Amino acid sequence: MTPEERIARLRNAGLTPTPQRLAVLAYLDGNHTHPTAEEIYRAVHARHPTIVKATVYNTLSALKKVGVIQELTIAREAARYEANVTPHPHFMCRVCGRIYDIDLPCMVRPGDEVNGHKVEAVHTYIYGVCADCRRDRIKNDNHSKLTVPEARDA
Amino acid sequence: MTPEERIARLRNAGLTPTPQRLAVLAYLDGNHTHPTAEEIYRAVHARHPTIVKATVYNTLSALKKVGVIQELTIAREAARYEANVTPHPHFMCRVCGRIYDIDLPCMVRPGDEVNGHKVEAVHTYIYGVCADCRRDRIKNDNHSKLTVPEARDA
DNA sequence: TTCTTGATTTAGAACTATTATTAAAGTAAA
DNA sequence: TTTACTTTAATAATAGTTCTAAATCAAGAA
Repeated sequence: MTPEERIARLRNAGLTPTPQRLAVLAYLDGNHTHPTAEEIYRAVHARHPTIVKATVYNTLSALKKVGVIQELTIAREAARYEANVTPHPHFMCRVCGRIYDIDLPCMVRPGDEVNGHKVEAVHTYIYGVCADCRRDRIKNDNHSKLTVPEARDA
Repeated sequence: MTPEERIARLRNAGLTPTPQRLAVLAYLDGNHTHPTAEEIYRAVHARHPTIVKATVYNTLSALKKVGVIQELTIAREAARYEANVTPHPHFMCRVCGRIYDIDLPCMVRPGDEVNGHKVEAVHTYIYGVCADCRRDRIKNDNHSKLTVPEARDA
């Protein structure tokens, strides 16, 4: 997405395209690491040294409100963000902590109705051990007694 | 579940059945309100005036670790708990904040594999407006200009 | 342009949920 | 009944996030 397109998107959403908001949006754009507010702050701060954490929080909540980004509550420690707003499940590895997008359809979709309740958003969080970490585990078992990183509670 | 059954369950799980743990478990038993640690603390404290919040947190994490209760991260403000550990979706109303159990099968189950990742737990959180609040809204629209409680961000 | 008004950012304090620390008390086995 | 271990209480500390107030900025009106 070009800077011009980003400006247009914010304008369309009724948000003034400030450098801070554009920087946050640019950082999330095409980023698949599902960063926390802290990580976004560090990255944006490197280029915009005057930006402050509260602005990042303000920006994230503004972008979320207009539907430009999505907030994940997959882990209790911190919220995570992504620019991909199409509903899709997420997988979190309890060994390495990485979060993966899962390419599977959700059984319920916004607009649907379940038990008489109107559905507006669906978040599916899957927890377990990712392919990488499973491979590493087997390797370590075969070749050495290297300790595997402490498992985190799901 | 009788007190004796609860004692047996904790013993089986390798936890000494202390009054504090039994009180927390008894409170969650058959409770469908998905209370927060704070709410659990208040309820248990009424009967066990010496109990302290840290003990409630310790107890909840112990019970969670042995699989007797389940922790929901459906809302960013606070974790919520329930004694029903069978995997099932949850619905949270953004008007009243209530959380409902949804009687629908999950598409992925513990033990399955998705994209090469090993699944250990699946949490599905559905956000929207619950049946009660939809009804109230219509009623208010028809009869008066009463304000509806402020919508909370999903 | 300059003025005005509201939106936005900054700076830092404050708050909330949670975890860590340590000492006291309780429990269970030898 | 000593010993080792577990659990609780009391409190301090931390992390993530929100709030407040002042400064700055953006955009339209005069």
